[in-house]
Amino acid sequence: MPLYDTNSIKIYNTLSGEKEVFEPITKGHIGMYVCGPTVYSNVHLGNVRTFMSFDMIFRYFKHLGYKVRYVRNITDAGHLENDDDVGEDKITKKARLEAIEPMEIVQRYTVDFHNVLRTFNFLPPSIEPTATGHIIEQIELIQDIIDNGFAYIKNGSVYFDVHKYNTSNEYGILSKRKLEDLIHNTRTLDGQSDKINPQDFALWKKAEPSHIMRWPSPWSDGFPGWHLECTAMSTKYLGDFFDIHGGGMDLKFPHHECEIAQNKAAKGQDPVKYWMHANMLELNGSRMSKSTGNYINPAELLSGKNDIMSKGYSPSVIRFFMMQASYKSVLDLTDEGLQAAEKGFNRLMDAIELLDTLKTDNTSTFNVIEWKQKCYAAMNDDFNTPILIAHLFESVKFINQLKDGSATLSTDDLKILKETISVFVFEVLGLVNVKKEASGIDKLTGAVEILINLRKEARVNKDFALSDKIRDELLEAGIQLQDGKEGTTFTTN
RNA sequence: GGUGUCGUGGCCGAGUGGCUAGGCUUGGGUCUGCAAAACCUACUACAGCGGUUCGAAUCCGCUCGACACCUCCA
Repeated sequence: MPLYDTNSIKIYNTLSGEKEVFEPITKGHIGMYVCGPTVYSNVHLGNVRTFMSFDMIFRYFKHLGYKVRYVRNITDAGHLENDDDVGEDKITKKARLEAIEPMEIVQRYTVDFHNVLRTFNFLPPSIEPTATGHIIEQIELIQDIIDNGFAYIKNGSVYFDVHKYNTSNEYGILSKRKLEDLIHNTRTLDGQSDKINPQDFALWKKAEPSHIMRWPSPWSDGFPGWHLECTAMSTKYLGDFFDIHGGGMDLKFPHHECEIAQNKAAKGQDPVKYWMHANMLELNGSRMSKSTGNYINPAELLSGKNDIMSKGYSPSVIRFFMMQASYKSVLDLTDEGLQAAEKGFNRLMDAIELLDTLKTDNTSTFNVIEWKQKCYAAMNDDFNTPILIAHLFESVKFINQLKDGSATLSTDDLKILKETISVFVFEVLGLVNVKKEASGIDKLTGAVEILINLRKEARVNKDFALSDKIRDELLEAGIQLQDGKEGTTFTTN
């Protein structure tokens, strides 16, 4: 019996504004689409957080035994920079500045993106389609929308008729906006626009002569509008109605709103059962912005080569830090917060390493079964990783009590404890025990044990000057000795 | 201006009608040659003002504040 039969997940659905019991459209299968990055610059750290949230969700679904098709696109066609006629494809603009081919930019930053995600121990999605690889699908989609009367052609460009759509549908259903409010608050654009109404959005844009990225279409040589690719790729790989669509909170409007409109206009139905939105990452209390300097990229955060943090942090510490907050909450990245996370993470890893050294007993003073169920309950409640981590620390305390001899555990329970910790810490949260990963750990252990024995001799001889020297200098080298009842052990930092 | 989310102890961050979140920091204790680590223990909060209720951090209203979106953005 798969685990998903006994674990009912609740998901906060942005569409309803409530937590709903998750029921996949097809039993045992999940289709999940997440809006991926635009590869015209190095991946943004906030982007990493969003994808990390969905990586964790993907991991948990898989653990429960679901067959998940996880689609995360690469936006390599660029979006319109402005929604007016002087709009320029982002990728083209950058390419011109650096005087290289657009696809060279795309390649460079796609590689960077993959490298960063690999560093943070992401699982690859099932399909990672590119916008430029789906121009034909996008053109077909536009034709469907035109045929159904929800789009108009003007000077070689095609626009979605939001006002007409709104007469038979509800534009704003996801972001809880009303078209009337949008009309009153839409900024008047400079210059002449082909749009009938400012709320309309482009499905196809005719390319200016200088525009490098262009494709032929029935309407003009041009390029697709910026909401279209996700509709084309999500429905191509997941069907016209699929389980989960995710992305950052800032994509809720207009991007996801437009996706719903496009799908209904083209196929006559809502595309998505559960909309999920990950919240933003801030830096020292305010949004990250390159222009104000309140900005740090993943490489800088990892290396410590920056003016904001006191040091670099390992990928797992950063991951642990992010998992300590709910994906739905704004998270503030601070040096202090990362340091606290690092200490907590190390404590967790130290306890996990103790698991292999524990002695078992006939009875248990810790209800492992109940604890395990609480871990699942936390995840089943809209992927509540902070609560899961709180439960994990409950086990940390217990493991340390076992080491001290103030608690007991049966052999069967130890097995469950080990398995459960492994599942949640490594499989679901995707953390990595960097200490174990470090090469040469066995040789190090041998060397440190020699020093531990030397120190033991010194202590027996009451040569505390020597014993303290060994201890203190090892600590400086990043190796901490721990004297326990059963002898001395060590941890590395 | 509009829409939305939110304001929790020294810091971070869950919870959401009565019952300990958790991490980090700090005080006391146990252990130790002294430490460290670990364990035990202490500090006990929900922006402000009203209202609903036997009871509210949790529901409702107002005020103040923060953030996001409305314009490329995860």
